[in-house]
Amino acid sequence: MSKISDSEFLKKYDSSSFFKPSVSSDAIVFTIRDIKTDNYRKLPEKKLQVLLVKRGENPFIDKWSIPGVFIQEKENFEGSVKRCLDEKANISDIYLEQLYTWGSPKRDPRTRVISVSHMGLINSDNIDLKPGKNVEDIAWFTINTEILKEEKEEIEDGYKITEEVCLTLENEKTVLKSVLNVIKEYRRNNEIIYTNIISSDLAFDHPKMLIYAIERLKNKVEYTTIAFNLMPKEFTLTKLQQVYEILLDKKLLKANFRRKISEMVIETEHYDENQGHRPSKLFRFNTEYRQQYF
Amino acid sequence: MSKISDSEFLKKYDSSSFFKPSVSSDAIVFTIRDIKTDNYRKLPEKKLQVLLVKRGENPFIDKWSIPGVFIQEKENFEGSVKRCLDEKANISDIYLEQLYTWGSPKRDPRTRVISVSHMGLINSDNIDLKPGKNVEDIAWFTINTEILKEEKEEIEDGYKITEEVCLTLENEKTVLKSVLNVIKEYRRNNEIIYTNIISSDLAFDHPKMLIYAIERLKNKVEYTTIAFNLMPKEFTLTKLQQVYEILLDKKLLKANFRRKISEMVIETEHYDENQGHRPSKLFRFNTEYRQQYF
DNA sequence: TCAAAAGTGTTGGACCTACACCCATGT
DNA sequence: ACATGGGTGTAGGTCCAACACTTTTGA
Repeated sequence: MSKISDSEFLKKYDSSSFFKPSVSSDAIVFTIRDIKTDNYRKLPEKKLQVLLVKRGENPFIDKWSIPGVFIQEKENFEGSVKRCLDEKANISDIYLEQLYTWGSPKRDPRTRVISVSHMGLINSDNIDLKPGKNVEDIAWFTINTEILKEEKEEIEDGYKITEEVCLTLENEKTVLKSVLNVIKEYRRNNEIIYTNIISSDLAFDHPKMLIYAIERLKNKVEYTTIAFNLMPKEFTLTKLQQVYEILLDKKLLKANFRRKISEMVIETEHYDENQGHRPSKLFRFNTEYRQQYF
Repeated sequence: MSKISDSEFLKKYDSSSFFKPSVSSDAIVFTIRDIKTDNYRKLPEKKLQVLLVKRGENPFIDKWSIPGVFIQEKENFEGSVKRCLDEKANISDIYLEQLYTWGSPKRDPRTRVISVSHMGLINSDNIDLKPGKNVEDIAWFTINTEILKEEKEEIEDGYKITEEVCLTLENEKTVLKSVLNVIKEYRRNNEIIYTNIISSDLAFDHPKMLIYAIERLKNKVEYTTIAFNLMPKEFTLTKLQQVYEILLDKKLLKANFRRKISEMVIETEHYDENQGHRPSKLFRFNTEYRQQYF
């Protein structure tokens, strides 16, 4: 076989004879929002929420789902997620990072679709949701996960944990439940997770994607500063602490928390007043802050 | 517009009218190998290495590259990377994780190709490399990165670091050099990295993918146990320390290192003898070990 | 007046860093 | 004999968890 140059090769190259899947770009957008206030003195309770859209087209018409779009010919992923959020939810300028690419052959009933999922974080205080293209409705849903069953088993080179997880997404109008089987295998401490959907009120394999994204978010809070993307420009330290407490899923001690994040924030001259108690200083993120590893 | 059922919709659905890219699955396989031994008493010097294949087909024929394959119709990503390593390098049973999906429109001269890159880690002591399908040659290359220039600049909400990085991949026969421009933007401490290839001896945008993978590997060593995937079943603590030193890029103190990893390993009854000094105990990974966060 | 949150100080213990020292081996 | 790595002990400092306490506000 004689070698040919690339330009010669490319002239004759016909990609249509090879298999090509459709590729979509999905945005899993989280926020932390007030749920209720009992008492004029008390701080409102906050919860982790996710943005869902009600599909206005087949398949899964009328089902709630993570917003996503098919990638276009001349668009990179950053462009496509931004377009997705702009078209479907009228949201722009938010923190976005690529999460994971889902490629199991039968995840979409239409045809082979590979989905590149992204995580978005936003402070939703001043966000007005507007349903966009092919979207019947759009809303924030409070996230609750509950482990129904848990089982540990020894395997070669490690152990295996099988969990039955119930993911509940709800707001004032709607409750969506999904039950998943999550199998976490640890061989030499390498985590491999297999997820099966037992039942789901969501479209496609979106419960899997959601569970994965929630896990990643909670994990990254521990060693990065992503949580600040959920805050407004200026915030009180107690509100920041509430956000950390929700994501880390545990109570923190005020004095210790403040020492820990002290380098990451800068005091402003503003105060949050008229709250039925002593006004609290507002802080902003210290843009000079640099992550310290080891 | 009247609603129709999914089964009705799917009967008529024709995916061919939508844009579809090609999708490939790439494997960036790292190992740590002995480079040289000066002295019968001294431990051999070790280096981080990566597996490259010399392309046997257009485009970039005769260029070294990261092994990759196009995804097939009924194959998920795990399957495709494994097939890639099996077909191209005759390697199986290694640690693999999905890294990042590359989708910029012009990254492949043939057609729009989206690449899902994976990181593989292996102990190469008993690995025989054999060039496979469409591969002219296969080899391990020592990785060296050098920062030629570095510049810090203040920007809105943070700062920006511009680096000129030289990535050198070499073995006894070949030296491959790539120069990249790496722009790291930190807004609210969110890292966004833009990379441009200035010059490259590798195929496609593979220097970018490599730089990204190296960064991720070095980062994950700090808070996970992935480094153990680079070790054989049984190893001495000094060899483990060497691996950590290479990945963390700094010298560690023996006594402290041993205390730190003491929970992760279990003593065996075997010894590494005939080394010109006191024999060292061999250890293996403690499969009962559980990562402790915070 | 007082409930609620804002905000700060202290103390004991765990862990980390740096260094020092002895041990065992093969040539 | 001795160079080389194997292997362990300790002192000082830093950091963190837990708790206690004072301050300030608005209804």
